[in-house]
Amino acid sequence: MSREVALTREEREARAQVEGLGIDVDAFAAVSNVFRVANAVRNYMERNLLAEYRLSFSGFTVLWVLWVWGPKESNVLAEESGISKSTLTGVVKTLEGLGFAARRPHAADGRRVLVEATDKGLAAVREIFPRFNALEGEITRDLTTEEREELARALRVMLHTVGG
Amino acid sequence: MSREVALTREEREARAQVEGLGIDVDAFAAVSNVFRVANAVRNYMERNLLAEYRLSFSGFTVLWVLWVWGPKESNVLAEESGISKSTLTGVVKTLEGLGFAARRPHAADGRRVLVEATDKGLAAVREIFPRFNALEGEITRDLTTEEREELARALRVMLHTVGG
DNA sequence: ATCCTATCGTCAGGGACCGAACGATATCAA
DNA sequence: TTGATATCGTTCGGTCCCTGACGATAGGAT
Repeated sequence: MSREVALTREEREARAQVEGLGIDVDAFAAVSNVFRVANAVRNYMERNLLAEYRLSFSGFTVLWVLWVWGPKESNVLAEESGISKSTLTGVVKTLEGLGFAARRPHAADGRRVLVEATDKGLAAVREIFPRFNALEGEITRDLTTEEREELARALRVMLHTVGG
Repeated sequence: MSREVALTREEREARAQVEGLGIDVDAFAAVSNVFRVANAVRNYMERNLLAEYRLSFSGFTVLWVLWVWGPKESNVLAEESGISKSTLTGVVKTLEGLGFAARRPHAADGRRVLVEATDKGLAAVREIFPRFNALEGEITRDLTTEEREELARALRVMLHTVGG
């Protein structure tokens, strides 16, 4: 059923080297390819799209979350963006410098801070996201719709297992 | 054929928000789940295994490459490890501080530098890698062997497309 | 009213990460 | 031999990223 796809040189050589060590080759291939793809795609997006807006991948992610869900407490925003609270502090600072986001004190709780996208930030995401998605389409163009769904499903299972 | 797997809350809500924007939902789901899994697994590995050796994910990757292929020029080592030359300089410096790697000048070319793992570094990888692989098995335990192969294959296709 | 404890966002310190610029070395042409 | 050009690893400036510690605020119990 599954079409032939050549292993990358790295993968081929790596397998040869760790053979006979009682290694779970399937798990190894699956997981390490997740990292390879994530790395490659992240760099690709940053270089070919995000750099134009002086946005890092994380910066865009945070802005995207703000666009989709509206203003959020730092706490939640960090969780939703997949980074730590302290990292978010820095990222939001950068976003503020670019005029893409702003901080607002919580009305009732003096400890909390609300982060929101500015109009300029919203405009940027509206411009970037369709292009971002188009690149996602490009990147997966050699997979059928069913294969993409299967891929997403398998990743979802892993996410569930590892507790993401 | 494919078992039901619930979408994560994030994924469900995100879909609802970007509906009707002409978005390629399958590509979106596939790519963003790659990032989610990579992030979650990277953190998991660093916290539950690598921290014990004071190794970052990149530090371990570099050491692993050195273990599998032997001494390498900085140039090639960076490429093979998926990081830039300048990042490698820093990572190797850290590895040297831990006593896991060493620099050696190239015999014929004064510009080049060879990086190699020390005995201590080699011993560490031999200890870590089987545990690392065991965690990879854990993480993919709810996928069948065929599903793991399909996952690796799909990712390989993407890697080929994006030119990794 | 005053502790005790929980939770908030930030800062400090250290490492990872990149692109651009740099000094050193190599190579090839004239 | 000298000069132009290419390539090597490092440095620099800026951002990301984490853990751990911190001051501030909140809220419950006494």
